[in-house]
Amino acid sequence: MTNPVDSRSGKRRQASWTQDPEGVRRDILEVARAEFVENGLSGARVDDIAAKTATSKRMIYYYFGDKEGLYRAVLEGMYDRIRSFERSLDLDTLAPEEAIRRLTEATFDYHIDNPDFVRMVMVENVHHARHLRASRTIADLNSSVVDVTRRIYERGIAAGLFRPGLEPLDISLTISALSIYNVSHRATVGQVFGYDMCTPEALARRRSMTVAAVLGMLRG
Amino acid sequence: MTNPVDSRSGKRRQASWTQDPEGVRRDILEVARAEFVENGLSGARVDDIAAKTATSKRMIYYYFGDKEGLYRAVLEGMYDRIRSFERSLDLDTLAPEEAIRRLTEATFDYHIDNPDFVRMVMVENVHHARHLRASRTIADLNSSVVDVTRRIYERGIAAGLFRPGLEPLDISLTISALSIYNVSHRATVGQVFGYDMCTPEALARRRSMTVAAVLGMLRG
DNA sequence: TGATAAATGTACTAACCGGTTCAATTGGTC
DNA sequence: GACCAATTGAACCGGTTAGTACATTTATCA
Repeated sequence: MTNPVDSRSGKRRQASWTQDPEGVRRDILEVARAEFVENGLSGARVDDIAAKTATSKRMIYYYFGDKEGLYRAVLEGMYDRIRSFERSLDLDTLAPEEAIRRLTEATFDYHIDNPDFVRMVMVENVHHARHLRASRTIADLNSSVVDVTRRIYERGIAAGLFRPGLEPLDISLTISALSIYNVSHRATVGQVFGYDMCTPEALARRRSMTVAAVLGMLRG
Repeated sequence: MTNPVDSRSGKRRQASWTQDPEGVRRDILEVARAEFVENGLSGARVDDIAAKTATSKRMIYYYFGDKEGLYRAVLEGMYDRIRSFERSLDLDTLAPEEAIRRLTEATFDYHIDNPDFVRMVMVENVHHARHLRASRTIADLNSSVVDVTRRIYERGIAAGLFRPGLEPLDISLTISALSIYNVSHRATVGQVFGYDMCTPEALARRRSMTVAAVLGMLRG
């Protein structure tokens, strides 16, 4: 981390500093993530981000061009993370029903553990995914989860456990919907129903219900 | 609708106008809804809203106090609407499984038909439901759907069709999650998977899958 | 060691934007 | 028809905010 400002003696222009491009970049990205997640794109303030950084606003524009460039970088980082999570899934050796259960639970837990990602996706949806579209990371591996799901599903059909005729992508999206909701709508549900979906007890209940819903849908 | 501005002859101060408080209010609310839904709270511009109105910015502040007051009014209006939708449900005469099917389909369709509501709820969740909390309309009937769900569920248990032990609220939330997702995440899903969840065919598929998931969960 | 490129800090600005001031006009009421 | 409250218009303002100009320091490498 750079140490650019001599906290005492306002007179001294600045203490000497060591260059650390990667550190500065990371620092900015971490702060920016928190701010965008909390305030959205238009709600976040570049000056606030800069202030919470060990560096200055100048660096934000130096590395990321403009506010949207910074936002895009944060967004890409988050999608990179979930992609690597998806790649880490190894369910081909499990029985179909058990594999679906594990996939569902892992997805469910991932969203609970990464509320920042969920909120960022919400923000991006408000913007009609405009920045995702403008990002490089789209064409890349976009659907490893769908492949995982497809393989499990097909094994399940072959074993006579699942009914045929469903789209693997739709199955994935059902799991996603039920997992994301707990985080994305926690606030309004909490307010309207006086119910916190994210207490350990509520989560345990909702997790098993989610598995039941997905399996129930597959069994038809 | 007021007709405040004489489009020709910039010299003329203003043509005469007739008072229409309710009309002006409605006009502002409609424009504001579109703007907030499209740009979020911080993204929306009061000047833009005013420009698209038949009246002036002055009226916004006259009737709604400030930008957040206007936002709150829009939000409340939308919750009023969905509450009346919920009240219109009359499912107590149907067999439990058919009632759940109808409830699920009606909820599903409501969200498809009211994307503005879905987007507004998203925006409000980004703000941690702060404005919903600050609103009057909270303490009112907050859970008529949950009551509907509870009655169906209990009848289903009594008939030996549904497994016991579930929370009616959780059932409602499952239906809600699967219904909202199609609209709320349409953009990112479309971008990441190249899949539009809202084509008629996709919707038909997802609708029946949603019913299957909910019924599957209830049957256990 | 000296030249060049990369990285960083400071101070500034121009536009934007939520909100206000001041005054005028309307419509009901006695 | 005169008075008063409700309603509306036009111009304006001060703080905020994204973005920049310019100078300076650090690292690289021949």
